[in-house]
This record gives sequence, C-alpha cells and structure tokens, in this order.
Amino acid sequence: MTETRDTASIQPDIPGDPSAGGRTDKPTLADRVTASMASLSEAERRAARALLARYPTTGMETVALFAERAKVSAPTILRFVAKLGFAGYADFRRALREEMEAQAEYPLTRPHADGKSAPFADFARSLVTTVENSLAMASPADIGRLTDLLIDERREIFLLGGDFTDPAARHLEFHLRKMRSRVRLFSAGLSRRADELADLRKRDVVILFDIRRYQQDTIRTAEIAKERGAVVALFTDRWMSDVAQVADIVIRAQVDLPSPWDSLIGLIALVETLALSIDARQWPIGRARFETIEAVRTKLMP
Amino acid sequence: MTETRDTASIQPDIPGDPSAGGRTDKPTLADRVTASMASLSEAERRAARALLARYPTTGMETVALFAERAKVSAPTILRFVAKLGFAGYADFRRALREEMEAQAEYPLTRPHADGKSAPFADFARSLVTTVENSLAMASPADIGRLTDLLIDERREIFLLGGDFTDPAARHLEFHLRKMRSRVRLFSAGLSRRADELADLRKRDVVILFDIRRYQQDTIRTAEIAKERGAVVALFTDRWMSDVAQVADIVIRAQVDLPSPWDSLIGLIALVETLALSIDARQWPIGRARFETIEAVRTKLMP
DNA sequence: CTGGTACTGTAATGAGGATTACGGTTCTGG
DNA sequence: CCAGAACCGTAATCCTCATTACAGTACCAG
Repeated sequence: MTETRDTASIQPDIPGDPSAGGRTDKPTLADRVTASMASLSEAERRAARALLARYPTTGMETVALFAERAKVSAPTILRFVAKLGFAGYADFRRALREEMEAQAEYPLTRPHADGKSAPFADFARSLVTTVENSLAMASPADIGRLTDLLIDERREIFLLGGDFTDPAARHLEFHLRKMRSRVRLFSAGLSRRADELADLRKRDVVILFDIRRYQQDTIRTAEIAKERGAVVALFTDRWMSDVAQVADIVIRAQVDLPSPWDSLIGLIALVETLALSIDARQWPIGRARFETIEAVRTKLMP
Repeated sequence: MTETRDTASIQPDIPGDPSAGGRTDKPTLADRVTASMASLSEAERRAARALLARYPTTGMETVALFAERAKVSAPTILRFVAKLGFAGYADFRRALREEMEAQAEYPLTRPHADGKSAPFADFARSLVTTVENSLAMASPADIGRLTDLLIDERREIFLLGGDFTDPAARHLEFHLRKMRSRVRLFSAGLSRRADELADLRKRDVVILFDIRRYQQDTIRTAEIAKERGAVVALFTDRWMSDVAQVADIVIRAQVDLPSPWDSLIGLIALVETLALSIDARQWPIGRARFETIEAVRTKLMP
C-alpha cells in the first residue's frame, strides 16, 4: 500500500498525493487483533492482550521481549502474527510502523511544564480559539464559489492587502502563483496602482483584505474595480469593511483577541483552507505547472 | 578552529524559567537530537533530519532502513546514535520505545470520517494542532532573549523571509515598526541586499526565516551577517535550516501538516507571541511612539 | 483406559542485522 | 602546494534474533 516515497523524507512531499480524495478509513491493526480474538488459542490471546495493553510499542520490540511481556514463549508470538495474516514478524512490525506513520502527528516536544513556566499559555489558547472561530465563520459555499473563480485561468487575479493584512494577501498570492498564472499584487503606491487598475478587465478577479482600521484606499480600489466590471472578493473581520457593499464574495475571519494587537492568524487559516480547496479541485492541471516551476527553479538557482 | 561558537545558545535544555524554578519535563529524545544538531557532521545531520522528519518511527526500524531514508550509510547512523550518548543501536531504540510508552494514549481506533458535512474539518483540526505544537516547541527562554534584543533601540533590526515565509517576516516587521524605529526588511534582490549587508554593524540584529526548501541565499546572508558581528536569530522548522549553525537564537515552528502545502500558521503564531512579549515589556516607551504614528497618519491620510 | 489432536514450550539453526576495520576523499591550516 | 585530520562509505565479521523442528502436556472421543 504505502508506496515508499523515499526521496520525500526531507523534501516537502509536495503535491504528491491527492490526499483530499482517497480517504479510506481502513481498520487499524488493533481492530484486526480485536476481531480475531475469538479464533485465537489461550496463549495467543494472552499475546493479543499484551499487544493491546501497550499498543503499539509492544509490537515494535523484539519477539523475545514481546513474549516476556505476554508471559508466553517466542514461538507463540510468531504463531499469533501468522494467524493475523503476516508473512513473518518483520512483516508485522513493518505494518505497525507504517500505520503509526500514517497516524496523526506525534508530539516532538512535550508541552512545557504546567502553568507558571508557560507565560504565554493564555495567549496561546486565544490564538487557537481564534483559528477555530475563523474557520467556523467562513461559509464553505463562499469558499467554493471563490475556488471556482480562481480555477478559471482566463481570469486575471489581483490582490491587495492593507498595512496589517498585507502578509495575508502575499501568502495567498504565493499559493495562487504556484498553481496558476496571471496573478499579481496591487502596488502599495497609488499612482502605480492607478495604472494597474486601468488594466482591469471584466471577468478579472480582485481579492481584497481589509480589517478594522479599514483603509480608505482599499475601499476606493474596490469601488473602481467594481465599476470596471471585475469580480470583487473580500476578506474582512466580523464588523465588515465597507468594501462588503460592492463585494461579490465576503469571507470573514476573527481578528480580535485579548491583546493590544489584532491577530492575522484567522486570515492565514482561511487563506490556507482556500489554497487547499483550489489544489484539490484542479490538481491535474496544477501538477504540470508545478513541475515546470521546479525545472525552471533549479536552472535559475544552481 | 579559531571560531568559538556559542553552542549553548542552541541548546534548549534548561527550561530554567527564572520565575518558577519549578519542575520541568525531561527533555524528549527529539529535543536531544535538536540540541546536538550543531555538533554533528554533515551526514550525521542528514540522519538527524530524517529522524525528526518521521519521528519516532524512523528510529524504530532497522539501521539499514534508517540509513536508506537518510541517504547515508549504516555506519553513519551508528556514529550518530553514539554521539547522542547511546551504547548502541539497540540501546537507542529501547530509549525511543520507552519514551513512546510514557507518552499519552495512542488511539486504537481511527476516528471515522463522518462525512462530507464539513469538508475542511480535518484540515481545520490540523491547523489548530499545528498552532498548538508550534507554541509548545518554542522555548520561552529563547523568546525572552530575543525580546531583550529587540527592545534595545540602539540596535538596528534587519529581517528576511524566503519565498514562502516572506509574509511571516513582513508580519513581524509590521509589529516591530509600530513599536520601535530602525527596522527594515532585507531586499529580495541580491545586489541591493549586498548594499544593505554592508550597512550592518555589530550589535545589529538580523532575523531570518528559513524553512524546508531552505534557501541558499538566506544561508549565505546569515553567514555574512555573522561575520560582520551581528546577532542572528532564526525562525525555522523542526528539521532546522543550516542557518542554525551560525544563529544565536533558534526558534522552531511546525510547518508540516497533512496537506500538499506547508503551513505558515505556526510561524505566524510565534511572531504574534513575540510581538506580545515585546509589547508587554516596553509598553511605556512604545505608547509614545504609537501616538506619534497615529498623529502623523491622520495628517497624511485625510 | 487409550489413541488422537490441539496446543505450547525448549532447543537448535540459519539469516539478517549491528558492529568494526579500513581505505578513499575532502577540507583545513601552514 | 602539502601534511594532517576529519569525515564517510565499503566490505568483512560477529552476534543477536527470528524461525523452525520437535517433544511434552492437556484434553477429548471412543
């Protein structure tokens, strides 16, 4: 099953698998053990119990240790794994390891000691709930509609962030740039931006980021874009920028939390969700582009 | 070797939080690996990275497989574990297994993918845990030290992000700019950046962002900055950019999650935590600056 | 009571893996 | 340009561990 993608260990496993697609929840090995329990003999059942008691580590050790834990002999362990359908103990251990790898991430570092030594614990909690709330606030339908628009290669995409949200706009620009062509950021300077706005055509898409301390220039840009027939999408906060009045799609994130500063983290979460959505939908096309980028990249940078 | 490197800066060991002096968790094996990174050779570091990339399963397999994954020879793996202080590979594997057993419960059964109702629910959960893990990975001590440096107005601050992490660098720049003067982003173009590097003086602080697909130009920039006597701080991922070898402060975030794309969200979380830390420490000074900015702003933008 | 069967542990064996010795290569300092 | 050292991989060696053959035991049917 799991194809050994040896090269990927360090390199980003870039869009390798259509992870979004094939989500088959196979029963775990533990499930198999439980199911087979009935058809096992006395000593073998002891082996199964020992395995489940300390799953999966018991299975990762040597046969001898496994046997000791289960209070049975080594051959019994071997017969046990054979009954489970494995070719040998090595095979069994490999399956266990692969299952573990597929599992959710393993914590590399224990959370820092309780309470006092984590001075930012409160803030950390706030960040987490901000992400949760932001993801809850976004309507899947809106994300889907925006995805449709962004897949369409005939449309040119323009992005603009504000003083604070600029990084979020750039982050989205990064993803779009990797997946399609004709993506550009609006300039910060107004003269230059005027030139760029003149390029706008109907069917083009303008994506704006505007949160409180709403920026007048962003609102003006939205209005002009709308006049020129472009589709306008807006990322904003719960109070909603005035851009919302001309926007075709509005996606809101939580930006406020108990801190003197607003947070960008909710917007980042939504941007990445959107990126994943696009990726899932148009992967076949995107892959070609991605490989081209990689080829050019290695040529450019020795 | 004429260069005396301050390896102590990298070692995360003593979570000796000045405040509590309380009990701290024993560092995990992953922490030990991370700490020793600096004193490892090239091939050994590849081994370390491979281990961290698929932790802890990579360490549970045979030496041969480990070596293959790391793209090094078997003896290198042996030398690697020897440097970590283990008597042999068996000893190493036993330690890994014991650590795993001490860890929290392992899910015996996978949660069932209960439906299309929330297509992004899995991804949302991943984002949340990515934030949590990132905050857990950062040592409060390192954040504290970086905070001290950034409060010092005599030091000029330079920032640089990579293709992907650029938004994180800009986000930090935003916060710093609001709280103090003499903050600038390095240029993306190398000619211009050379000019800027020439401006560097001792005591200045260079903050770099470099995650996998590590960028050669970022590493070069770090080396040059270090040569010129600047303090170098690095935001990176768990596998650690080579910048870590010259960096005085290393802060890691989680960037990988079950998606074709890496995530910026952990870095954003850490940046905002750092911003809060600075804010908390120097608010009296910062407030004056903030009001000045507000005044100027309203004059500039009617 | 007896032969048979299913089950389990002991002990021997062979393979695969950990370990070590060594030689080639690269890097560093003089 | 050279000497030395550090580093890394190849290949040989040793040994642990998985595997298997076999014998002992309990249980059941006739």
